Amino acid sequence: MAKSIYDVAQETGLSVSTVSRALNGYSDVSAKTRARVAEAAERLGYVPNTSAKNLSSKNKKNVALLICGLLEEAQSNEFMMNVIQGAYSYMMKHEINLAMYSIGKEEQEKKDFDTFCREYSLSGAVIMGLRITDPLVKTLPHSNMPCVSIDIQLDGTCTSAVMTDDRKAFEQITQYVIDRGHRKLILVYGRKKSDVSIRRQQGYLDALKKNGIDPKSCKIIYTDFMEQKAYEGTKKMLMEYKREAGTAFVCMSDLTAIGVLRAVQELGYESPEDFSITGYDGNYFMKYIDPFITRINQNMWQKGYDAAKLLMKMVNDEKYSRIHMTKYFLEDGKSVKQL
Amino acid sequence: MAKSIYDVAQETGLSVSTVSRALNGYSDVSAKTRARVAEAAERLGYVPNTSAKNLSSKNKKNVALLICGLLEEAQSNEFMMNVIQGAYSYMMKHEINLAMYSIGKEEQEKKDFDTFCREYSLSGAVIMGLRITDPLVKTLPHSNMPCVSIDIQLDGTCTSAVMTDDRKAFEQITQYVIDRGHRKLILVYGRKKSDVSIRRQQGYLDALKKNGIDPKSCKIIYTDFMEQKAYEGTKKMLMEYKREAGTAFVCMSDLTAIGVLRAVQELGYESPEDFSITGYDGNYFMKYIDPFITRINQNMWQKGYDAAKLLMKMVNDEKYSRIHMTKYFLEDGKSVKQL
DNA sequence: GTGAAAGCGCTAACAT
DNA sequence: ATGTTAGCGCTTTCAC
Repeated sequence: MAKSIYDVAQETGLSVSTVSRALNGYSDVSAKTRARVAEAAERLGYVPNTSAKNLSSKNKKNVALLICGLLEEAQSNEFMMNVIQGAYSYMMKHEINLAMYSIGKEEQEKKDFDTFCREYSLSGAVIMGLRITDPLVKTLPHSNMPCVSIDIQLDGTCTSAVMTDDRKAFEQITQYVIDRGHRKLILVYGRKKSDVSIRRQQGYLDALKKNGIDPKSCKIIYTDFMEQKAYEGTKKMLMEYKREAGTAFVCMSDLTAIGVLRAVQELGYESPEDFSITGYDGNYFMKYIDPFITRINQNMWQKGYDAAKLLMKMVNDEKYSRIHMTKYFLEDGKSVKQL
Repeated sequence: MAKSIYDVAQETGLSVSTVSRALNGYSDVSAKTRARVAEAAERLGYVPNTSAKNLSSKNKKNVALLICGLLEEAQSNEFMMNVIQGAYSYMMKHEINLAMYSIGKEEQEKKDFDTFCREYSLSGAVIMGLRITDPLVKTLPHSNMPCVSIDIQLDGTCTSAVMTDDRKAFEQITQYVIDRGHRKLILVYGRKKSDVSIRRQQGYLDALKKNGIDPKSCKIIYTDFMEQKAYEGTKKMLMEYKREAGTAFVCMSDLTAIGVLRAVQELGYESPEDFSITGYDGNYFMKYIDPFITRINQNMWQKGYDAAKLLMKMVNDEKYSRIHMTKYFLEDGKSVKQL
């Protein structure tokens, strides 16, 4: 049967409050009592009721991971899972229980972040999958609950963000390509007005500039971060310009890199022999693609980990707002030829 | 500020209990009152506190998705994510809130399923990622809380399972290969003692038997469901037997199919020209592999959906125990040659 | 059809 | 160092 704290009190002959204090590690409990309580609780198989705890306590420390757009976009699954694993790794290490909730657009419209936290007795949350167009983005700045968003920057006094320094990262990979003798590049762009695309392009331009390459001499293919558009764009470009198109495709995502590769191969070329290709993201399955495509790995796992860490800092120490850049890394592959 | 049911009562001039009944759709509330309460609640931005609800109510209907082994085995991520999405799809459609919790081995040892449910005020859960060696497997049969496990069959009066009919599925894909003229097959086995491997092999043998093929004339490569072992095994076999090894590799997973393909190609052969290959699972990224490998798609999304549906049936209607076989399907690819 | 009041299991003053 | 007591926000008898 269900054992409550009352049963433990009975068993030990102590009062409920003493048992509570003993169980929660308060200092004003004698070692002997603490041990006795622990023993009895263990023996009885007592487990505290989370709801009751939440209800009575003001400084609850429940935290959650909110997933927006869970049911949309199948291709971002791997990202989400990596973030989830990273976040859990931190929380488990620190013995913090992390709940996960999916929150759709309709739900976001009905309640703001504070309300959501109140509903689930949360003292803060990591939010992932949030898009700039989501209703939550509007209410979050006025929130009073600690919140860490992944890959999106929000206003607010206690809303932090964990992101990638896309500009620097993209400059680095562009420089990597240039270092190998390429000067006629083809930028495979992401979604046209997306923030990350713009930041990555800036990095791209930074690299060109530093190396005295005229951006006008380099072509651009616009995509939606996915494979198909990159495939079509590349095919069209190569059919028109052949080798004159450039020597290296610098892509804003791993998926577009795959699209480029497929187009290149279908037209009878080889990579990296005829065209070099670089990716961006860190999708796991890319290791099954031959050649392994050199890329920036955004390190989503680490983002989850960093976000969890940051959240706990905000929950425990102080409410503050900051932007954290997670370390990315360049993965060396076989897809860039030394000219 | 945080609005409680008390505020709504004040606002409407009604009592707390009436408001509660109105909000929860009880029949003994006049339509007028109900509307008045709804309006006030909406206007005040009232959101019920989940913890308080759980604490006071006996027939709570919280359900959760428990994830075992979340931090292990990176390759099963995609499966998990698909199950998650499927389960959420059902729950959202029926406006049921689904929480997710990760539960590691240590936690499983500390508390049994019933205790876990009590701790989180759950009235049932879907469990995924559970291995036959996990501590939970021992305690689950004695549980009194509805539980649906994915891909693993448990004893118990209210523990159901959602699985794939591996035997039939594997027979089907084997038959598919045989139908295209192959009679000298190579079975690429999964983990040696795993249940699913055994079931799939049975299906394989069923097909051989029905077609009068002597199993002894067909070779086997043992793996761990992953790429590397399949790659090595295939390479060794092809170097020794060349084309005499067989004409088609029938694999127990998509990843092993990739390993086989890589070995085949590295030795200067082509698929499906020289060797046919089939997969099993339904990993999304396989669509980036050329040729697209014909396979059984386990339909993990559907498993999640079915599990959620089954759980709600168990929670609402009656406690019972059953095994549900989710529909799989054969995905036609380009990797099997007509001989 | 509605209200009063007793809890659900726990924490947190406040006493002692 | 331990006990007493008053809630946390809600549901649910039981009256009326």
